[in-house]
Amino acid sequence: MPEGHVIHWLANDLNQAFAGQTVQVFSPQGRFDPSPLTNAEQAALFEQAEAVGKHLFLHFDAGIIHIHLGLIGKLFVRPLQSVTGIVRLRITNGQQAADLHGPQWCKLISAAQYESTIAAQGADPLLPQADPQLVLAKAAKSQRPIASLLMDQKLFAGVGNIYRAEVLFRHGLNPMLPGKQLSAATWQELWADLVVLMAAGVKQRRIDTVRPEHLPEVMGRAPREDAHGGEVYVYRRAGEPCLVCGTSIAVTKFEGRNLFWCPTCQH
DNA sequence: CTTGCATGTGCAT
DNA sequence: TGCACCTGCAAGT
Repeated sequence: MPEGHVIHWLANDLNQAFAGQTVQVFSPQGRFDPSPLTNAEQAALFEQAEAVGKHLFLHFDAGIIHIHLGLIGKLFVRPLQSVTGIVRLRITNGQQAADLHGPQWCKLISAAQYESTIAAQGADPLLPQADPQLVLAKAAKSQRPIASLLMDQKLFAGVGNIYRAEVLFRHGLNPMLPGKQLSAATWQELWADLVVLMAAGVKQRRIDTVRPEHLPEVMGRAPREDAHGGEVYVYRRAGEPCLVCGTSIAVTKFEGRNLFWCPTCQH
């Protein structure tokens, strides 16, 4: 579920539901202690939520909660209902509730920790103020494979395994090419495409890399709905025919993750 | 019922 | 490079 687009839409949802309101903050599961933020009634002033890359910050008047969903974490913002499953953190105003399940992290952080976490993030394609030039220049000098560079949160904040695979397919790039083998212009194009794809992901609340900015060769073919709430060219399509050329999509383990690509379209 | 796997990260070896 | 961790879901027994 959670690449950067999810974190950004969750921050939007949280702001829609709670920005500027006094809310109850507690842990039904008991594994998180929000008491430094709250009064005797478990209440706190929720100022705003902020997404940077895959990190989510909840700003309260009395402090900051830092959430990272990790691989399996989930956050639901929805009408208040009885607890279903194991809820690490609940924020509610009596009507809406945010329920956090299975996060990698949910912790209180200081202003200094917040600053250093932000500073460690690369350029986030979903932040309008992002300036990618430094990051792109670094990537364009690197010997590391582009598949590695795109997953590096210190460079491209919020990009995950799906967007990596899809953006490389859309640009016909072999994932193992060293970063320095791409031209500066190609890096700019990759960045621009990530901005388009990820913004579409926030808006549609799903990953769809086939419909936005169609490659001409794909027009007229039925996009495939994948099992993860999106439409994709290569992600998790190992062994299936490439939507463009029909070649069997390849998968390999790279840096501990599954990497999908079309051996014909990407070389 | 059990097992395996996942869109992520950080630590130990 | 491997593995532990957080949880839910699908597939297998």
